Amino acid sequence: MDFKRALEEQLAQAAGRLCEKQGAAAFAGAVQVVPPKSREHGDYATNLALQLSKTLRRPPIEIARDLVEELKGVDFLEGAEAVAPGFVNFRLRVAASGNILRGILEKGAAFGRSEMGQGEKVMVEFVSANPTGPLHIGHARNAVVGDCAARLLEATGHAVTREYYFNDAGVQMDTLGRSLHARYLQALGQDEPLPENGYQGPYMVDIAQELKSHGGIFHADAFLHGKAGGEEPNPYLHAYEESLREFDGRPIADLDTPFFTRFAASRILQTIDKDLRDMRIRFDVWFSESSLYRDGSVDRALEKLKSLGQIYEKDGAWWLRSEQFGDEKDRVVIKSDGAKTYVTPDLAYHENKFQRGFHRAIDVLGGDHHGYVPRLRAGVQNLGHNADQIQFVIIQMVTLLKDNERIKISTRRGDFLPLSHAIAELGVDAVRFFMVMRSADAQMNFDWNLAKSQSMENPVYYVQYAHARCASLFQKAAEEGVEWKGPEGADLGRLTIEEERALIQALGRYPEVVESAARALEPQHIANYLMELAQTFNAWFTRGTRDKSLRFVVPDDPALTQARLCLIAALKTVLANALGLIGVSAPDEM
RNA sequence: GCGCCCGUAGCUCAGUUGGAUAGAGCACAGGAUUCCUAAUCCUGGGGUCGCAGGUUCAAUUCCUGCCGGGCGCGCCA
Repeated sequence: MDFKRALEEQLAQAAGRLCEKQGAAAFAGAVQVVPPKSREHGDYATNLALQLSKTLRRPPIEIARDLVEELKGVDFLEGAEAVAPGFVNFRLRVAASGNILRGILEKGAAFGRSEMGQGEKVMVEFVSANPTGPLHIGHARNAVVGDCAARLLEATGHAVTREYYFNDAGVQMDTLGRSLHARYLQALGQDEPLPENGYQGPYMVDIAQELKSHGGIFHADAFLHGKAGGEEPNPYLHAYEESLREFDGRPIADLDTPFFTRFAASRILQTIDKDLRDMRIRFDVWFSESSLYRDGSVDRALEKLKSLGQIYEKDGAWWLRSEQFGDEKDRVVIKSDGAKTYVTPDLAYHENKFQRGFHRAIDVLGGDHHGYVPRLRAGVQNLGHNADQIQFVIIQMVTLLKDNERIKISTRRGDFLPLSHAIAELGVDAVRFFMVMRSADAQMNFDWNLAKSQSMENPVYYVQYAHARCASLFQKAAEEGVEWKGPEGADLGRLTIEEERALIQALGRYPEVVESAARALEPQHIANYLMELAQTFNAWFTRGTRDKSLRFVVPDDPALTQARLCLIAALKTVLANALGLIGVSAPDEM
């Protein structure tokens, strides 16, 4: 039973009666019932009297008292109290809070999941870093927040697809190919300089070494089978690599930049895929920009815009009518020299998303691309879709602090901290939790030394520790010969003390936390909730050190032990569910 | 010049759709372990929630203007 909703209904009816009695207009607003910040104010509270005071033209505290009178007969309430300036605080009957625990234990891993999304098809496109180098700590934030947003949507009844969009053509990739070419010649002992703005990272030297091992002739089979096995191949990347077969058996000396570009991109994409898998992130689709040109998507999108009258010719170029949808000005899509601008394939890509049946497209973008949002939002509308079918999650910059130095991340200079290094040194759980605990739209500092040297103080361990403690309580109970019998016969009415009630109330709140986090696409709420829950639990746990009657396993009171074990089981379930929602493991011992 | 994001304790940051006394960690001072895991807990100091107006019964939260920091502005990608 959802007591919050039930209370809202009761209050709405009570408000109706009060308004009628006074001949006032019916209350039009929504009744708000919230768990108060302070536990002293009970399990739930409402501000209804404050809202009603205007229509009823009476002091809010009087109305609050009337509301208390109106709700006298509600069976699941232990008490209701009117307090200044006009809040009404409610306490649930103990039996009612017992029902919350039963509900959690019944649902288990499904507790907190909902059908809010009603199966809406949503695409979350994130990371989408071009394959010019391995992922670094800055990308990790995008990767984790994007993945957690996807997890939140999945948990709330959306049909989610994770997609990685990469640009494998254009100037950047050309530079990459020429950089590899230079490194290859250097590997052969030639004095070849890197091209201007070339990619200087050490990973390019490694890729050149691998190419050198082919002995002057490109062997497609050696290339395709030469990677570390274990995981099943990523079908999208595999297809991308297969395209290198066209160069099979050719002398590498005869090959030009396109070959080197594709070779480098293949290897780098493999690295990226591996790092993401290590981060527990798996993409459903890897989408190459160049495929949009090959399969005619770009031309079709332009045709559609033309037939809708959304592009026009001026000064020899074609312009998108984006200003009417809130963009700063109209944008060029075909330059006067006939080339497309960078927005063009992106329009085609988003059209493609909707063609594939997605109802909503979520783009997780780095803060340095935020200026791009208005034109993309406009472009989607130019293509005939609604503005609310595209949403953006903007990930602000991560500044890396290492040895008290701010490191400006640059893939081109090879001046960055690889994600793989962070995973190895700090662990996936810590990196994920750290990246998801802050609001994505504020810049953050990533203090490497702190994260490493004081990793034990990282909040992720605090939360995991709480989960491990729950597990160990069951072990302890077993050692003392207590067998937990589950919630059926348990007398949950024994859970009467304030700490127990507080914990139950916090647990019952979880589904709403998930829904609001999913709605806002803000996974940091889950991390904050976890820390609060762990704190509430740890504080109580320690009190058992002093006062044995506050322990969970109370040998001379089997009924109380059974009831408290139900509470612990529910807590463990919620901790595990919430940790799972942000992709962090829930260990049984630490 | 224009646009977007941020500004909360010494530091790093939380703060659900506006609500009651603004929170946590680190740092600082002190205390708790015959322990159901001390990777823990308790106590204390520390705040004009950038500034000024406005809306509201009520503003850290919404609106406007200013100040400070970051990012972005192209027929570049």
